[in-house]
Order: sequence, then C-alpha cells, then structure tokens
Amino acid sequence: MPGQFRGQVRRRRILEAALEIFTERGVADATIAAICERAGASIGSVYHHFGNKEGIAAALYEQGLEEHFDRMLSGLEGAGRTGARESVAVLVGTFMDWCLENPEWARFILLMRSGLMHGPEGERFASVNRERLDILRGYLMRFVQGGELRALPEELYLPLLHGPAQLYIRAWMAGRVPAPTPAHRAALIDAAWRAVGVEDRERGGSASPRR
Amino acid sequence: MPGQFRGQVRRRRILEAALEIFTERGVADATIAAICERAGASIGSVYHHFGNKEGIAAALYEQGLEEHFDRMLSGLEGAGRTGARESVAVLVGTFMDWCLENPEWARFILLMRSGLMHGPEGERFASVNRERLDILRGYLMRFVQGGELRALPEELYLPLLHGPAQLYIRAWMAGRVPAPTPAHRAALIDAAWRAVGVEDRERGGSASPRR
DNA sequence: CCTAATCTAGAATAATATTCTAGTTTTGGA
DNA sequence: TCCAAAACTAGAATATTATTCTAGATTAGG
Repeated sequence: MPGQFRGQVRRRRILEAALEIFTERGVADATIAAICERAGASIGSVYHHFGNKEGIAAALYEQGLEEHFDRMLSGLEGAGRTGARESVAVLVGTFMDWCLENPEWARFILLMRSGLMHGPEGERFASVNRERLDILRGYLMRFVQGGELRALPEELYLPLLHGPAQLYIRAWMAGRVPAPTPAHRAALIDAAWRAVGVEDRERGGSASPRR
Repeated sequence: MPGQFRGQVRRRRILEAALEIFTERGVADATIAAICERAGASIGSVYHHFGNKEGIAAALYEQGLEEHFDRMLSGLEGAGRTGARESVAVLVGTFMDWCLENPEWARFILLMRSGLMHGPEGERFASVNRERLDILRGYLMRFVQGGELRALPEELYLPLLHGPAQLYIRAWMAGRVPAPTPAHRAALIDAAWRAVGVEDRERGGSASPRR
C-alpha cells in the first residue's frame, strides 16, 4: 500500500482545520475553501480523503465517539470489581473529563452533529452506537442482578446516568453556566447514584424498590 | 398595518412546510426550492418573511420554545401552591408531554437546531433563554428556602431535573428506545425528585407536606 | 527502475442560496 | 370613494459554494 504517510498527515491536518472552522463558524457556514486554506490542502485532497463536507463531519464524530467510549469502557472494567457506586462514578466522571479535555471536539459532537443521522452513514452510526450502548447496559445489568442497582426499565439507565451531566456540559458550552468544577462533578455523580443506586440500608437480602 | 391576513397565512404555511422538509431531509439538505413548492409560495415570499434559510429555522425554534415554556410556567404556577414534589412533576412531565404532542417540532428543536446560536440572532436567543431559565430557577429556589429541595449549586437544578427526560426523548427520536409510556414518565419524575428533593423523614422540624 | 496505487492540484461544473426588479393586494385615512 | 403607503408575491438574474473531473506528482513494493 503505497503513499501512506503523506496522506495520513494531510488527513489529520484537514480534520484539525475542519474542527477549528466548524467551531468558529458552525458547520453550516463552514466553507470547504476555508478548511482547505487553514489546512494548507487543495480541494482535490479534501475530497479524496473525505468525499464531501459531511464526510469530514462524520469522521470527526466517529473518531471522537470511539475515543470517548473506549475510555469509558476501560474505566468500567477497572471499576467492575469495585462495585456499582464506583461504576456509576466512572460512567459520569469519564464523560465530564473527556469533555473538559477536548472542549472543541465535545462541542462539535454534542452541539453540531445535527444532520449526520440523515446522511448515508447514518444507519451505520446508529447501529454502532446501539452496540456500544448495549455493552454499557450489559455492565449495569449485572449490578441490577446483584441488587446494587434499582430495577428499572432497561432503557432508562443511560438517560438517568448521563442526562444531567450532558445537559450541564451543553449549558457550559453555550455559556450559560460556569465550567464544571470537581464539586459539580461530585454532585452530578451523587445525583446519578441517587437515581439508580440502592443504598446499603435499603437492601435486605433481595432486590426491590423502596417506599 | 396593511396586508396582514394574507401574509400571516402564507407565513404559517411556509413554517409548516419547512418543518416537514427539515424533518424529512435534515436542515442541511433542505432546499429553499423544496420548501417553496411544498408551501405553494414563491422564493420572494419566503425571503420577504424570513430573510434567509436560517431565519425560517430561527422562527420555528423561537416559537416552539415559547409555547413550551409558557405551558411549563402556567403549570408551575398551579403547582406552586401544592408543593415541591408537584412542581418537579410539572417541570419534567410538561416537557415530555409537549414532545409527545409535537414530535416533529420537538425533533427539530432538540436534534437540529445546530447552528442557530452562531447566527446574528444567536445572542438574542441566548439572552431570552437565560431569562426564562432564571424564572424557572426562581420558582425552585423558593422550595430550597423552605427546605423541600436540597441545597445545591444553583446551576445544577435544571440539568438534574430535565437531563434524563431530555436524553430519553432524544433517544426515542433517534429510534433507539420505545416511545415513552406513563410508566417511563413516572419513573423519570421519580428520579428527578430523588436527585433534588428532600424526603420527609430527612427534614427536621419545619413544616410542609409532600406528595 | 518500473508500475500501480495513492495522493495532490486546481480549473470546470453544478447546485443552491440570495438579491433584485417589477408588480399585486390590502389598509387606513382624506 | 379613491389614493398613497405598506405589505406582500413573483420569478428572473446573480453570487456563492459544493462537487466533479482531468492531469499530474509522489510513494512503496516488486
């Protein structure tokens, strides 16, 4: 496979440039010309690597999600032995940390992905995502069996865990609230645990909801 | 102010058509020509009313948020006398109900708004939203004073309350989970209450009922 | 050192948003 | 009733921008 190195570098430059331009102007107002200029690449190069404008966005989206998911998963594997509370903390905390470390990337994924699910890649994205979420759910269900997590409709766990953190991050990115501090992080983890966790005193032998 | 009736009808037709086209193809791939055709309007008419494509999206966004907010607020005013638990139920329940009743509109607002905050209207939107959220927070803070809601950093309440429901609705719109049932609705309200509410037994002395 | 694949370039093209000019309809007041 | 101004509609002309196409440069392996 010839001509690889030059290409991969160029590819990365284009992605970086595109993320900057997207952040500055929004996806809709980002022109291919601007991306070419910033990346020092030609039109042909961009189209060779990504096919079209949506292709650039799709690559950014895909790569970001993958990185984030991998971190979440390896965190979970470590926490799996520690217990349910720790797993919840990993799920919420990893998400927030990743967004804090990659704010532009996170902004793009959370605020701008927009039309990606309509494009031709949409179906593939959806199924990849489904798989990943199934894996996460799988981890959680073990704790439900063990009575450490409350029994709820399966599809509710991820919204309950990630919803508040995701909304807070979005609000931060929109400039409505200050950047999350460790105190916020702890409070959001605590809230997630209240939503799905079973307190020690509540479990006598068998799992069951309270009140 | 002359020429009003004809114009307002036309305006509404264009908005309806645009919402349909946006839903079908996504905002990015929606062409003005398609909207004109569906609405039975001319290009000139569309630009007279909305200025540009983003103007159409902005109008849809603004009108939808206003309608939704008004419902939430009037619900809150009713519940204010009943208590904190009821207010939480109104905040979460009204959001879900509105989305169920206006799925296309909600899909547009939640999934597609994308670049609106970059446009020239962006700053105005942001400040209008800030005002509204401040009003909601104001309602909640009264309950914090009264000891019915836990004391938390102020900016956390709305993410805690709306986050899970919003994520669930998004997942539904993306086809990942089934439409919310009354059971889901109740569970999400319950989770919101767990996150921010103070249980009776936890409160020392001071008065107030719950549930 | 040759060949095929990869990659780069930028002009040519096509699609689409937006502007502009020329009307038509409605309204409120003289 | 009739007039002028404002609101509105229409669609051709223009401008912007994405995308395609052709030609050529570069690289890796045989």
